Amino acid sequence: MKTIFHLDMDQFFVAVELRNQPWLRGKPVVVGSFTNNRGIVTTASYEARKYGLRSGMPSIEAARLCPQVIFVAPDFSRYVDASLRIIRILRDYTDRVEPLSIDEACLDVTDIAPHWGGVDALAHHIKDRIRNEEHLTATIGAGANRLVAKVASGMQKPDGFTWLPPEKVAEVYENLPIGELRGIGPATERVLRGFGLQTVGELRRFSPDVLRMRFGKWADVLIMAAHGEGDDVVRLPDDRPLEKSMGHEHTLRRGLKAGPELHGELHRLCSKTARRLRAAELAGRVVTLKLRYSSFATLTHACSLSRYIQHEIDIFPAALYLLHQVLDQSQDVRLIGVHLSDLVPVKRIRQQDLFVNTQRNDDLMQTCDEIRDKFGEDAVSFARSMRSNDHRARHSSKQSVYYRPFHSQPFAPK
DNA sequence: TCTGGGGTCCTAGGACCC
DNA sequence: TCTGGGGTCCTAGGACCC
Repeated sequence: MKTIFHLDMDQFFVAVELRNQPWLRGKPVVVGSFTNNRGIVTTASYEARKYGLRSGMPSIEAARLCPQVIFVAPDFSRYVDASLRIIRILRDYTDRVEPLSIDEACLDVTDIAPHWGGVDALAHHIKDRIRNEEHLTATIGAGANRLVAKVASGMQKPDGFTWLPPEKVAEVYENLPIGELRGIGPATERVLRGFGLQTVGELRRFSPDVLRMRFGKWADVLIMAAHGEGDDVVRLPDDRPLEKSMGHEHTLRRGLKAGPELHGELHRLCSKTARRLRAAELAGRVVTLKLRYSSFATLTHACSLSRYIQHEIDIFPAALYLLHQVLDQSQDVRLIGVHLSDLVPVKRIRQQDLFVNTQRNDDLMQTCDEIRDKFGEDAVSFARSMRSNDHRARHSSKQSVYYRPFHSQPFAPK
C-alpha cells in the first residue's frame, strides 16, 4: 500500500500578495479583476470568506457583500515563481512529485516517510520548510491514493495536516457531502440529489445499476471514488503526458461587432498561442474558435487542417476563416478565443508536413519572440492586427488575403 | 449578481467507407 | 428505392477541475 500526499497551498494568490504587502494582513482581500464593473474573484482571503466571498464570484457582487473589500489585480508571474520554488522544495524530498496546478501537488512518500520518522513528521517537516523559506502555509492530506489524499487535505484548512488511512476512510466518507468528492460538480450533484443522495455513504449504498444507467461508464469511477479507491500513481516529470491543447481566450472590456478591433484581438490571441507552441516545440492540426455573445450564448467552431501548424501567420487565417463562417453580425461579442489541439512535438513531424514553416519564417518568429520577451506582448504586431485607430489597417483588413485552411489556397471571403 | 482563463475528458450525431 | 452493420473521423457542446 502506498502513502500519497496531496499538498494544497492556502489561499495561494492572496497569500503571495500578503507576503509582498504585509499591511493587507487581517483585512478582507481579494485577488481578482474589477474594471468596467466586470471581472471575477480569483481568490478570497479567509477574512473575505467570512463575508461570503468566493472564487468565481462576480467582483461586483463581492463589493456589494463586503464594501470594504480590497481588490488586488492578479500578477501571475509572481504566483508562477512562488509555485516553482515550492515544487523545488518538494523535489528535495523525492522525485515522485507531480504538480497538479499552480497551487497543488501530489507526492508519493511511501518509501521516504520512514526516513523522516513517519508520515506525520514528514508532513510537518515539509510544511515548516515552506513556511520558513517561502513565508507561505500549506495544507497536506495523506491517504492510500490521490483521491483520498485530496479529500484529506480538504478537511483541515488552512495550515493543516490530515491522514486518512484506509481503516478510517469509511467512517469519514459516511457523512461527507457528495460534492466534496473530486469529479462531482454542480450538475452531477443535482442528479444525485434527485436520487435522494446527500452523502458519500449513501452514494456507496446506492444501486450501481441505476448509476450506470444514468452516467454510463462514468458511474464506475463514481462508485470507486465513493469506496475510497482510486489512482495511486504519481508520475515522474518525464512520464507526464504532453499537452493536448493550447489556447487563449479573452473577455473584452466592451461588446464588439465584427471589424478590425475584433480581428486585432483575435490576432493577439493567435500570437500568444503560437508563442507558447513554439516554446513547447509543439504544432497543432485542429484550430478552434470560441465566441461568447453579450447574451452569454457560447459557441465553438473548429476545423482540421491537412498539416500541423505552429505560427500565427498560419493560425490567424484559419481562425479568421472560422470567425467569418459563424459570426452573428447582429450580436455583440463578449469573449473571443482560439485553441489548437491534436498537438504533436515538432520533432516528430516530417518537415514537409509543417505548414508554411520555412527557415526564414522560423527566424522571423524567433526574433519576434525575443522582442516580446524584452518589451512585452504588444511590442511586435503584424499589419493585419493593427487596432482600429490605424486607418491603413482599417482599409487593408478588407483586402487581406484569406486562406481556406483545408487547402491552403488563397480565397476571397464572401 | 451576472458570470475569467487555463485546461481535460466524455458523449452524441453526422459523414463517409467498406 | 430502400437498405445492414461496423468502423473511423470530425465537430459541437457539456461537465469538471483549479
